[in-house]
Formats: sequence, C-alpha cells, structure tokens
Amino acid sequence: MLDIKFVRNNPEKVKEALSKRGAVVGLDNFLRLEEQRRQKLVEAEQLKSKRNTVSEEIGKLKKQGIEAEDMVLEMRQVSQKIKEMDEELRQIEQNLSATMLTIPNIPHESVPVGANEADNQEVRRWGDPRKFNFEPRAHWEIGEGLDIIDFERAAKVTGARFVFYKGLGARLERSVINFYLDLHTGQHGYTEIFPPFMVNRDSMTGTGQLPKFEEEAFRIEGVDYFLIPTAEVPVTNLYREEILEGEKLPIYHTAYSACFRAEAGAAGRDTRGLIRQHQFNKVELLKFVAPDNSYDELEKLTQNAEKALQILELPYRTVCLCTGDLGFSSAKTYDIEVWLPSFSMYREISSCSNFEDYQARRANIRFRREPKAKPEYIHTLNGSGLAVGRTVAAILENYQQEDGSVLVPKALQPYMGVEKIGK
RNA sequence: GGAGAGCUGGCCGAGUAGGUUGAAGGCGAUCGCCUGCUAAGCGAUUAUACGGGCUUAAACCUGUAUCGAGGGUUCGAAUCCCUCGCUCUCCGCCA
Repeated sequence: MLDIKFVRNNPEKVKEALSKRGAVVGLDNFLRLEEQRRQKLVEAEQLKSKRNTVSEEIGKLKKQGIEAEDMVLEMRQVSQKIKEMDEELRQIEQNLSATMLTIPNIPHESVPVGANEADNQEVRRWGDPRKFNFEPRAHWEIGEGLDIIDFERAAKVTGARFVFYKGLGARLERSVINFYLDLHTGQHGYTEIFPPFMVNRDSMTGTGQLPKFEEEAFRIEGVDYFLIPTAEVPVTNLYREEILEGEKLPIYHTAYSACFRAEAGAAGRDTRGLIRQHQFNKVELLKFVAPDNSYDELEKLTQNAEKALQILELPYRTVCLCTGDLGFSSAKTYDIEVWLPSFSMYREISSCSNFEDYQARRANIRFRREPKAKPEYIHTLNGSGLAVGRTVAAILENYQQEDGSVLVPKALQPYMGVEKIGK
C-alpha cells in the first residue's frame, strides 16, 4: 500500500510512476473521496466532542440530583446524527482502502522502463552452458527413465500438475532443501523458520496476494484460510502489526515451505515436467531492514541466492525486471534464471524483490530507530533461495549422462550418499 | 467435538448496581537531583492512529478513536446485551 498522504500531495508523480508499469489507476476519483473523507471526519469529530462534554455535564447534574431532560433529548438527536455520519464515513473509507489495495507499488528509479519481459535487463551471467555430445533429454524424460519421478500416478491420485518423487528422486528433493537451508543459515546469517502452510485472509492481504489475486490461490473450504503460495506470506506476517526494536534489525529469515498455486491463467504453459506445479517446494529468503540501506540488502540477498547455484555449478543469469514486468508489490526485482539444456534457455528459479515499505504499510510492520523514537515502516525484501523443484529439474538436465544416469553435484553428495543416480 | 474460565497500556495488575479512567498501583525504561563509585532514595516523563491549528518542517497546541474484534442498548460503556476470534483448564479424539 502506498502512503495516502504521499498520493494526496504528489498525484502527478504517482500517476507517472504507475503508468510506467502499464497500470491504469483512476486517481482523480480517489483524491475527491479523500477530500470528502477529511471534511466528514472533521464534522463528525466536532459532534462527538460536543456529545462528550454534554454527556459529562449530564452526569454531573445527575449526581446533584438534577434531571437534565432537555439536554438528554438534544443529545439523543446528536447521537443519531453521529451514527449517520459514521456510516457515511465508513463507506467512504471502505471505498478508499479498496482502491489503495489495488494500486501497485511505485518502481524504484533504477528499474529499467519497459513494457514486458522482453525489456528486462540482463545484469550478469555465471557459468557456461555445457556442450553435449548427445541430444540432451528433458528432465521429465530423465526422471521417468530413472523411475524417480512419477507424473502419471500423481495425476491419478490428485490431478494434473502434481508429482510423486520416488527413491533417490525423493532424496534429491530433500537434499536440495537441506542444502539450501544449511547454506543460508550457516554461511549467510539467516535464521531458519518453519511456518504454517495455511494463513488467514489478513496475512494474504498483508503481503499483497489479496484482494487482487484471489483466483491464484487455493482457498480452504469452511474456514477463511488459504494455502500459502510462498513462505513469504507467513514469514512476512510474522511481524504483522508489530513495532520492532531498531537494534534487532536487520532480521534475516530463511524458510522452507511447500507452495501452492492455482496458476489460473497458466493453462497450456509448461504442461510437462516440474516447471509449473500446483504444489512445489521452495526455500525462501526474507529480510526486514531499515529503509536506509534496503537496496544494498537487495544486492546481498540476490547474491546469497546466486551463491547456491554457483556451489551446485549450475549456469545462470540474473536479470533486472523492467517496470512492465515487475510484480504488484515490488519496487525492484531481480530474477535469477538457471540454464535448462532441453529448453536451450534460461528459466526463472528465483525472484528477489525489495518491497520497500509497501508490504510493511499493508501489514503494519514498524520499527523504532531508538527506544523512544517515532515508529517508522520497515522495508521488507524476499527472494527464493531457491525453488527446489526447478533446481531438481536443472540438476537432472545439466548433469545427465548419455546412458540416462545423472551425476550428483559435489555439494549434494554428502546429503545424497551417492555420486550418481542410475538405473 | 463437549464443559468451564479468561482476554485491560512495554510487562504485571486494579477497575462491573454504566458518568473527569487513556485508564489506579507496581515493575521496567528514559531524563534530572542526590551520592567518592555502585546500590538505595527523591522528582519528572513513559501508547498508537487519524484529523484540525501553527510551521518551510518539526516541536508544540487541540479534537476524535482505541481496555481481543465487530455490532447493539444508552445522553454517556473497559463496565450491560449479541456474534466472532484467541488463550487456558477438564473430557473426548488423534500424529
């Protein structure tokens, strides 16, 4: 959520910034409503003030045994009027906040202006894609060939876009999770969190998934809970409605979770393989920091995620998303894309964002620089560190051998207990 | 799932025959005094949000709201009524 006061005082700046993302937002109506709200508020508060003083007066008189019938009658009418005005105000405010919740974040000035994916800016590449002396197979072929991945039975047991891992496949998935968590807790200073996989509506609203993207999420029947689309949701909301002590910042968390996405608009895309599933595993990195250095923190967080791929020796590139491709709540995002030989292209495996105070304002997460200082909104950041299923896909494809077996990356061998996955 | 108890400020904890209680008292914290140092003691301060005034801005002054959340009764509700949420205890069930 943007700062209402900032929007009120700088409507042109806001319009310009949002048009860069291709977002059309009707601010005029919003500004008129805001004006109206303040007028009504003043009127209503004046009436309440009157009611308070007169009611107190009535109380005093009554104590002296004096009935103040005329005052009571007058206040009865004032109260009625207040009730009506409060109702009007409530509707205006509902309207306002509904609008606020659908306005995306303002892109940071360093974000390249562009219309879509094609305008994203590559910032660096690491590693050289391997040259195969045979035709590299897709990861689902490799996985099914080794009998470690089973999509067909998952479709029977649940439905499309689910998967069973089996044997060393299951162990590989689990090894990757542990490797990532160990790396980020051991080398990068993150504290591990194991969150709930379901959250309530307030939490989904706090991080920006709701109200705009409800159809993307799986909702639980009977209670107003949602399956989390990412650990970002429960872990960011850990500190919802809290005021953190400045000296505790920055807070770094890493969290494994299963992630659930309805992907309503994705029918027909990536229909095969591990790339786009309704349920997948992910290790997430999150930061809660003072506003002053949040962009340095973004660089560091992105490098923490990249480090994982370097250790696994998987080639990747990092791109800076342009204004048109930027996520709803984000001010700046780097995508890390891993090389997938069967696609002959880089595919997203991590998305690292600085939300500045956008989520913090929605979720009401603040901090005090000094024990007595005024609370300020913190900056939240997060990124995948990394997507696990896509990592497994990348390992299978990049480490495949001509005979259909797959070498295990060195860093994972202690976790796997084997150097190679074969028939 | 059934029965009961509870939810007050950073923390503890008063406050129900409705009326200067944003909220006693204590702890903690901050500032000042005192003290050779420490401790003790004394005094002061000790929420947040949204408005209005003043201001370049802040400080400041002022109004409203907030005693789990929402609604109701009333001139007036932390106090009465309803709904919901959460916590605890007991029973059942279960990993």
